Amino acid sequence: MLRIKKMTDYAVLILANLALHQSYLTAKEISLSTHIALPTVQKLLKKLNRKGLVVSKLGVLGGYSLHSDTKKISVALLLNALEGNLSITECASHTDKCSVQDFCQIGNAWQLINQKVFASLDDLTLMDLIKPTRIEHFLSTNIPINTTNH
Amino acid sequence: MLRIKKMTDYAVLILANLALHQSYLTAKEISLSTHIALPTVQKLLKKLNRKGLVVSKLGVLGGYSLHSDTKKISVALLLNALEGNLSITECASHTDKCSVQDFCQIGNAWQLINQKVFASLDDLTLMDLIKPTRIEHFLSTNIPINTTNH
DNA sequence: TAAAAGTGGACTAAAATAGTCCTATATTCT
DNA sequence: AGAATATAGGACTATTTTAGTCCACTTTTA
Repeated sequence: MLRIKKMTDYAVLILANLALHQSYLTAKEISLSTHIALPTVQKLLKKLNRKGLVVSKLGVLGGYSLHSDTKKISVALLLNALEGNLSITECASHTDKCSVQDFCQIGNAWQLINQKVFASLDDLTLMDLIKPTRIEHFLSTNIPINTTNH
Repeated sequence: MLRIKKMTDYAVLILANLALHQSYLTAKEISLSTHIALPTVQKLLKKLNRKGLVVSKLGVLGGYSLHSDTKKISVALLLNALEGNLSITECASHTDKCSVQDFCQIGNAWQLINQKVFASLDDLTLMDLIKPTRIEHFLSTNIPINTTNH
């Protein structure tokens, strides 16, 4: 379906939540404000921490906050970190190997499509996601907001 | 994973096979030349027929051939026909309803990303997929090959 | 009327995804 | 010291989606 995982969607909501606060937030607080079940929030925050997208503080008064670089990360890299291997087909991936590859009449077409999709996702940052009106303007005018990712 | 279904990948291979022949091909013939298992080929051809992408002829000497319009269809519409609802998240879809939508801080961001991805897939036709070198040229120069889809 | 094709749809198996839970460790406060 | 409150790691199960097969039926041709 060309659809990202529900968990990735949730993770972005969690990141958005953190981005809108300076202080550390606990998993419980994030669960309450996002309405995502607590165990799921906990699981995702652990993953986000391992990926270096958030920083954590243990113990009482602990919690999570956004890593300073995370606001500037491109959506392409973000999705790649959360979902791994962002390729539209097996054969467009460098790691996988397609079973009918040797008889394929499509050749590298998927890989090229993949590049197009990736490029369009590489134009946006996490913060762009949180400010939808700016993206809207971007899309209607085709003038990139951020030039830092190229 | 932002990945299309294996079945969709197969379906495109089948369409490519048909596109490279004028005459009717049977499911068995297509199975042999694509190395996709016969029952799977049969299933996919039935679907392609229902979607109007191929035409079928019953009985002995029957088979399938490409519908005349299919070569010109955009990859976006093709994927949409094969996978249904081509939206990157639930909330970017018109038909689905997200469970945390009312508390969402991302707003229409996914929908706008969806438009970008869709637009990039709408620039290519089925025939472009079968001629990868032309797409390669397209991508490196950013000059669209086909202007008929806009 | 037999053979070879497609048609429709049920059915099962496999894989991916979602979601929960348990145990351990770190930090703070009293 | 010890209770309370966090995160950390990871096992585990359930659910959903996807892949793949099969069977009974219809159409067409020789």
